[in-house]
Amino acid sequence: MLEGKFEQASLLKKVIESIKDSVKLCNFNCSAEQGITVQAIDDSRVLLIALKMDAGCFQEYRCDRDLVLGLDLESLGKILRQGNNDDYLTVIAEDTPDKLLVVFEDKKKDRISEFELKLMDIDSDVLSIDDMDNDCSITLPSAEFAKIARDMKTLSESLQILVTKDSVKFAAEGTIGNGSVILKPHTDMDEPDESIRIDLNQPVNLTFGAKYLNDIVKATALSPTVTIKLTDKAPALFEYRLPSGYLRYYLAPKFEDEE
Amino acid sequence: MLEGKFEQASLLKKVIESIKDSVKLCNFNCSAEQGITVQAIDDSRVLLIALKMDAGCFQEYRCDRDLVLGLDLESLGKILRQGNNDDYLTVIAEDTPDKLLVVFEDKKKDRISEFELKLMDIDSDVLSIDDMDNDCSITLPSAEFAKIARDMKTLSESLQILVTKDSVKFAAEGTIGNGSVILKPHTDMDEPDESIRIDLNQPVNLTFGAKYLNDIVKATALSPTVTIKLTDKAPALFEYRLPSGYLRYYLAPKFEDEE
DNA sequence: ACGCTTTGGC
DNA sequence: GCCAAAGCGT
Repeated sequence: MLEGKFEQASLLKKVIESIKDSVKLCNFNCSAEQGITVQAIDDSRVLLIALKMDAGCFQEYRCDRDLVLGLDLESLGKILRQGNNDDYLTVIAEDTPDKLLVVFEDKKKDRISEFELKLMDIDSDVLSIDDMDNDCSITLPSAEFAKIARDMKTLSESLQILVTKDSVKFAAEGTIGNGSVILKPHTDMDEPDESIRIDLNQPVNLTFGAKYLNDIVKATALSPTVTIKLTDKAPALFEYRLPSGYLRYYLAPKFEDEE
Repeated sequence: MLEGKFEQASLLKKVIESIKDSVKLCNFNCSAEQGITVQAIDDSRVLLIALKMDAGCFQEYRCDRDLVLGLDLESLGKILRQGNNDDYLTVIAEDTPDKLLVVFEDKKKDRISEFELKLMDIDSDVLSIDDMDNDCSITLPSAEFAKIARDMKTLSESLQILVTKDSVKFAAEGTIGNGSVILKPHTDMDEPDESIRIDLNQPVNLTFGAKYLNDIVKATALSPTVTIKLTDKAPALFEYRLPSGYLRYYLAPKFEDEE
């Protein structure tokens, strides 16, 4: 059987909130060694989501044999919203499960809430993703990236990201006008998460669909920083680190003729 | 060229937020002596808005020759929302401009956001408004007036304002019931902005469209107090003072047969 | 376009 | 913890 206990219900809640607008149904793969992993492609088949929650995400984690749990994220989200953020949260499944058991326990009060979520059979191909070398890597406060993505979407459906050795520029061109935000790297000793870091092998100039970036930044609450890895003409990686694991988004850039 | 730098982006942001729901397009008149002035009539041609931002509103102000900037306030609002309230904000236009450049600079970080907003040709007549004598003038906390305007709108489409020497009464009559708020003048030494002051030459009894009053009180954030000048059978003036300048609304009263 | 809900700032 | 502003949904 699977039994995973989160110290804070909020962790799983935020994870599901981060991806449920992109993906309706997906398989959670559970194993003893890997913890829980998910790979899913959004309904328009443009955005690939890779989640990894290692055993370290859990206060207790046990998985007797590998399981695939087919979940409706909308339904799971409804259930997760019923717990309080700092409840204990335990997810339980039998070895040949037809349902997922979700249990909240209030840390102080004698309150236990239990939910059974029906599982589904979901087709999915698991792609192997090479951890290739990137032209550049940018780490910045996730909230700052989220604001840029949201703001620029008001101007255009496309967001261009240009990285040079000493700056990253986000630019949008739309009918009402053009806009750009330029960030320069800096190290904030007092608040390291506020730092902006650019590691560059080669300058890049890529354009992405603003809609997908807005889906991606829903993960902002999961981590104070986000790391963006870009390579010319290749899918970009946006990574939010979990206490132990990650939530990664892979997004293909737009090409010139479709911008 | 025009170059105006605000110490706080929030000032222009609040001004635009205050008027953009009433007026979609309007001309900003820029000159060396007058600073930036706007006169606009709301889309239903009932409410007249007069804005004056003197050079004193700016940290730096330069205007080589008179300019008229035709702006879409909705678009400008989108751009202004992208800055942080205490960013520096600089607006720049060439002498024969086809666009307005809007630049935010974070005071601490190395962040610069630039936007180009396309300008438009907008017809507009500038009316001359006599600064006539009024029957009475009332100054009260802007938040208090805003609450009255909002609350009374739930009762009726019309709000009656009755002023006598020692009180101002706001009254609404509607199908669910009638309501009134009576304020008496008082001077608050500790918090002068909380004072209520009535200067009266002659009692007045006027009725206004509640909808327009609700548009007017969107300017509440601009000033802790509002001054209302009323004259029988003449447009009322609602004035919010800026650091250096003002935002004024002129609203014609309803007449008996249309109430 | 308005109201409600969620998120961020004080 | 409370209040205000921004974003989302109807």
